[in-house]
Amino acid sequence: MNLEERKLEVLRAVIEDYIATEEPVGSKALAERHHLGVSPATIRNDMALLEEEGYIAQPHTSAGRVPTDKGYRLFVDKLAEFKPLSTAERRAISSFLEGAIDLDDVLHRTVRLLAQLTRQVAVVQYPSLARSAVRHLEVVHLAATRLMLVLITDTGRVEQRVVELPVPVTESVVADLRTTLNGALRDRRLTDAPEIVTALPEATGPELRPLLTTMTTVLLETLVERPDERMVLGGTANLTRSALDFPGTIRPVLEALEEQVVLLRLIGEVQDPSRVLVRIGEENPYEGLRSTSVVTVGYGSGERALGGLGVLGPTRMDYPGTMSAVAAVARYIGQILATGG
Amino acid sequence: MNLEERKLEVLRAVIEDYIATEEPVGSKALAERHHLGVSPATIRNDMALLEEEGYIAQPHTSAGRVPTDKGYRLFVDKLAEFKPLSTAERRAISSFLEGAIDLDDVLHRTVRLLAQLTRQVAVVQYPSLARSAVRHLEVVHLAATRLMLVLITDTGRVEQRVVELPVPVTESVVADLRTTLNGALRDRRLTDAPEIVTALPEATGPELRPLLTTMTTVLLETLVERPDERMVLGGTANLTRSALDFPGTIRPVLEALEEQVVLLRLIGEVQDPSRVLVRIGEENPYEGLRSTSVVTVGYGSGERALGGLGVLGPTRMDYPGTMSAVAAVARYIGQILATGG
DNA sequence: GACTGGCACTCGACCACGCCGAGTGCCAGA
DNA sequence: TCTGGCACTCGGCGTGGTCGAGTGCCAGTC
Repeated sequence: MNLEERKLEVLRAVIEDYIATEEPVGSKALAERHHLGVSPATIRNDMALLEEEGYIAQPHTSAGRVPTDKGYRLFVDKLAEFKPLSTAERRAISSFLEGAIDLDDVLHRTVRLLAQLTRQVAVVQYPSLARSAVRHLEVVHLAATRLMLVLITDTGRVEQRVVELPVPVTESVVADLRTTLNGALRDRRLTDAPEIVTALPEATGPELRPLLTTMTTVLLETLVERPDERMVLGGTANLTRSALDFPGTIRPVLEALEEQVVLLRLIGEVQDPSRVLVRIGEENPYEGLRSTSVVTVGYGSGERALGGLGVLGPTRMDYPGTMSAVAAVARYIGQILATGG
Repeated sequence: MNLEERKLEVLRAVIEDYIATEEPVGSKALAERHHLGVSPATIRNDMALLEEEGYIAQPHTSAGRVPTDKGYRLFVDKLAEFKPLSTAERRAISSFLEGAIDLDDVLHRTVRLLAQLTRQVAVVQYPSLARSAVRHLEVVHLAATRLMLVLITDTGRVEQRVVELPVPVTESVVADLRTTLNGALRDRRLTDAPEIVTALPEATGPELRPLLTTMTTVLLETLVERPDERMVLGGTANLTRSALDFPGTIRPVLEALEEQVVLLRLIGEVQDPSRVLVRIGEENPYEGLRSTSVVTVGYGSGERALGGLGVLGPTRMDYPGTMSAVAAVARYIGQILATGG
């Protein structure tokens, strides 16, 4: 084992011990606990080098070393092997998720499951409306000038919007509207709605035209104004597991968790079901999360990502375990959404 | 002012100072800050009596006094006058709540508003399904043997359930079902549904009967299985405002907040729009909330409570202010739900 | 040239000590 | 019944000293 290799081994050892003990780790402890085949003095030299390069740091002179964000980054990129889940964990996942009765239920179970598996805070985004297809569009005639548009997607999501009309409409017009909308949009993406509607044959009754346009506008507003705004959060209590994490307090973290927009941006930025994304400490764009790491992945059927999910915890977290748990859960719910619903 | 009266005044002063300073309060400070008209020595005697009776306590010898749960209780019952809201607060409430586009929006704004006004954790329950009336029932024909039942209540709540049927049905049967259900149940309470449906004239097609029963069963299941289970939570970060509160950690509190069932029981137990309910520390039925106080009230139009809302914070909280904020917000959203929707 | 053992040094954690002062309880006197 | 005075208690805080884990460096060895 040459110098470069051993340095990486030392870094791995430092990170593993630090995660396990929550305390700065010294050269002697490393030599004892890991069979690196060299003496503490040698390890000290390696650690000095690692420190120079910025992978580890000393909280104060004469203390052990602690990994830096840069160190974790290297660890995650180069060193972390995918840790296969135990069969117990696999069983937990499937038994936890089966028996869900609807989308809400699936997502709530998922978030609880993720929080439990990783012992971190878990976040699950609702399947994106924009990327879903329309399964059904219902128009409900609430009052003479008031309709409710109920949208059901192929992922089981149900959204409704109330629409106020300038002029009263009759039940038969509403029925027409319903048939036309459904016929045109069923199984199509919501984002394509405007095109599809404008392309409808002129045959469509002139009375219906403005109504159709209004409806389409409302649908799109729903997409644009609140872009994929829904999510479920769970496991907040896990933030308090170790008092040592979160240097100041957990206050800024709790505040960030209240800002759903922030979380959604974190989850939504890159969504690739085949790659787990890890943001470590300072890498986080959001101020309040500088002392946390965020592990996210997209879920969906096939390559199409329907939404994202992830967990959030102290930078000192079990990256391999967390990453594989997140990936596994995403895989499962991708399957569930594809088949059931 | 006789002894008994002054003792109460002293208790009030202790509580007010303790809430303001977060520190045990001594006799001298009391004499200075409040014009009780007697010397510290006299106050000391009164405090000794109050301590004997269990209204205040000393964290340790030679420290000031701190109110006990029993002391807060007396304060809330006897001493706390309703504190009228400032005009700024009133303005905040109305400007915060106007412009809400649907029920979800109203409730989310409400919870943020409450959290901000009281600087505590806020909880708002969705209007009870059981106590709402049906505005519309939509039956969506998803597939041959699969229907979706969409329920819209007069409070703007929309709930849906998927129903699997043993045998396929045609579109025209679904239309019949829709008309019949709507005709029978519109403007009626959901809890009355079974009676109403069984009382339908025999004229109803024999084909429809079993379907109607299935639907009613599903509706009731929704009520029974998840009794008023929905709520919105906000302001969790306020838990960390003062490190002194929450003797151990905030861990058990966060855990309790994750248990929606617990919160819903707290909010749901007594719901009277005209009476603010205060549970102080040990009075709380739930273990994890023994170091918190919960202030709840029902909201609704007129005397009928549609749901509840409230806040949760350290026992050391500004009871008069919190109580009036909670009451005011409940009044506002009662109005909004009655008129708009 | 790379590794090792030894050694002096640093610095936080921990503890004992003592002072300070806020707050108390009690008592005699108004 | 209230008040002023007084002795007493006890936690908070700053000081100083010890301990030990951990380091960096250096000379020696393979």
